[in-house]
Amino acid sequence: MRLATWNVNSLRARMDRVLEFMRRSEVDVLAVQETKLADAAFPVQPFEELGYQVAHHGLNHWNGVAVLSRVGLDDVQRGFPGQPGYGDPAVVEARAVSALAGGIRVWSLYVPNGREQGHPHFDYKLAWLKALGEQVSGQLAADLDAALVLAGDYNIAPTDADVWSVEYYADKTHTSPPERAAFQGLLDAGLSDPVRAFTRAPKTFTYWDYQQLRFQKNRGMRIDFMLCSDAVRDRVSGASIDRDERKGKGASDHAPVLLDLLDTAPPTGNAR
DNA sequence: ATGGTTGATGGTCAA
Repeated sequence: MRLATWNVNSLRARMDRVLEFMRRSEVDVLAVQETKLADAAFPVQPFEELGYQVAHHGLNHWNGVAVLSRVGLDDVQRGFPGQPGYGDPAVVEARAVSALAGGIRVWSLYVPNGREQGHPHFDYKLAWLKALGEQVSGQLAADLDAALVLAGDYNIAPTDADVWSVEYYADKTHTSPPERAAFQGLLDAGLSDPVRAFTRAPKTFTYWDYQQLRFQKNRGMRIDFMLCSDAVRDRVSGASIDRDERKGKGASDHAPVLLDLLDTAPPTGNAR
């Protein structure tokens, strides 16, 4: 089974690219972020014609997340318990949706950007991640064998190797100690990032700003992840970042991240 | 070239 995550930065603007990606990439489950669509505006039919079921969560032209699956799509959850809101009055934004697909609970997550250190949005980002971590901890405490994938745009570069310039980001967001601690909190909750082992080359990124020829200069960040519970991690056979999708006219500023799973965990070495 | 990209929008804000 092949899973992928992709911040498309407007599905409407990216429709041709996304459909072409799905036609050629053999992806069974795709987690999409930043559709920038309300549910009523989501173009369900073109995906259904390719054999995918759609679970979309969008309230307006900001955020918007979806899970697309051709291996079943059940028990859709919009948002997660305890998910913080933002603004006055606080609104719970469309940043999390999940479904059971192919026996795995797959989340599509769009973590708040944070904007600037000290900005209210930054505190919102940390609170959002804390609440997410508590949910994961609770689920894995209840079922150590739960098959979970938390795919999405985390808007955090967990290590210095995940940014093109440590100095450039020193006073910005995405690399600060509290953000990295929040990301580590998810790992401490029982998740792991199996993609990294397959994408070890230096300066491997998933996002490049549109400005300043950042992609052409490979000045990017690794901020998109597919965090997995142990039950899923034990089935991983490969992973990759589809850098080609960042090329050319009409590209998203993020590239898709792909993860391949064996049908069942290998028989040796994983007994609990 | 007083700029820088893109997208949703219809003035600017967000990323």
